[in-house]
Amino acid sequence: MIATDLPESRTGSRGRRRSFDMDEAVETAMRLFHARGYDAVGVAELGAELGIKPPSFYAAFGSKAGLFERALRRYASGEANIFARAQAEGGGVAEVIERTLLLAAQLYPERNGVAGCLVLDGARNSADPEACALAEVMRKAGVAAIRDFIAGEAPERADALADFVAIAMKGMSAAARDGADEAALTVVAQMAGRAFRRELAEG
Amino acid sequence: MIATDLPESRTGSRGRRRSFDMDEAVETAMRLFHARGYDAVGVAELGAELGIKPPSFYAAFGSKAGLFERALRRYASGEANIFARAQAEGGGVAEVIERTLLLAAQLYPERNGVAGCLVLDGARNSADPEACALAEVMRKAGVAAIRDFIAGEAPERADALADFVAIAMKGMSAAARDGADEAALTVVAQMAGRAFRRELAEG
DNA sequence: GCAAATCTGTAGCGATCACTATATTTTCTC
DNA sequence: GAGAAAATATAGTGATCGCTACAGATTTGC
Repeated sequence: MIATDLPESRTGSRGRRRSFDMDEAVETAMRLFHARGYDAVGVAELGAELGIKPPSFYAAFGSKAGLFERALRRYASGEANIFARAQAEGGGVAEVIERTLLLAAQLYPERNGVAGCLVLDGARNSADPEACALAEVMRKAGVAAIRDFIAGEAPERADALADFVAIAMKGMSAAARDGADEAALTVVAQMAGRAFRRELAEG
Repeated sequence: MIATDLPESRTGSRGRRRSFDMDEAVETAMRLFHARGYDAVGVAELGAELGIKPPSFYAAFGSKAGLFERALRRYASGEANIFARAQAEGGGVAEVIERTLLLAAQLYPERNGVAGCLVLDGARNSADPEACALAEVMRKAGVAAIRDFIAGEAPERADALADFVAIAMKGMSAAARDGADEAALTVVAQMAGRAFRRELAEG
């Protein structure tokens, strides 16, 4: 989705140097999109926060959706990828899923105006089909990773169990964006984790 | 929030008759807001769907947010108030909550472009503080009703249990808006219902 | 009939939306 | 230094946003 002739694929070394740090810019945009959602953050505001004018913005990112895609990728490759973090600590399916949900309960509550999950809620209700599609791809990739992992122990029911985990995370993300604190989310994470463990064992 | 000098408080009978049906207009607006969210539906589109021009729109509803409030009220007073419907059938707390969640699993999946809960997700990520506040009031009222009902059997843990129910419903609404079907939502509703019942009994 | 009251259509308000045409500045290769 | 390449600033594009001034149409009370 990122055009191949954008800055990161720079071949020649000639030309004026960029006056701002693209990583910092993506980080800032990620925070803004996360806090208020894709549509509610305008290019004018992004430019002001980044300290750049529109032509620099479009030369660097191609479009608002292009910057959103970079923000999504940055988000998913960092600490927000709670399933990867839970999986890295090892253990069986139930243990990893319980750990994932508890990590969500820690990560999702509001901090500095940011709450919930950017991938799950960043493009929610957006009028821009491109932003919605970008978020959907990331969502589906995340659920697919969880499903494949669950399939190692319960191949027949992996789809339904992964759907359950996804819905629990969507609920926690939405609740966090509505103001839920870590205590409330932890209760849900524990209850959902136990429900998952029982469903996995009993099926 | 509805100004007292709006049409429903008409005292005199003089003046030109309204050329459209306000109930139908609110119903149409409700459907549009529900399908795409508050910000994604513009006044121009509402006017076109309703077959009225801006001055008629503002004379009747005061503002876009005024129409949204009417849509929310209409929504909450109809079949979408699944907790009231579940409660009306009687039974204990666990039974009513389980029924509520199953009703959500039936109601939330996409039908004619509409999915999830208007109150929970209609103003999600909206840039309009008024729309957000209106939805928040309705959300809190719904959770309060559930909490008060649960308090009849578990006064100490009513808050946490009601939070759990709210988060489950938010997850189901968000998932439905992402395309989840009744089967997926029913699995979650059953698991969440069982988790709720156990938590209620064991606490 | 006439005035008050109410709604409707025409037309357009200022603000913001994402985005861009153009020219200038900077930096490299040669 | 010449020329190519890339990023910049100035300024503004058309479209859409929610909303409104104004005059005409319609219906009532008197």
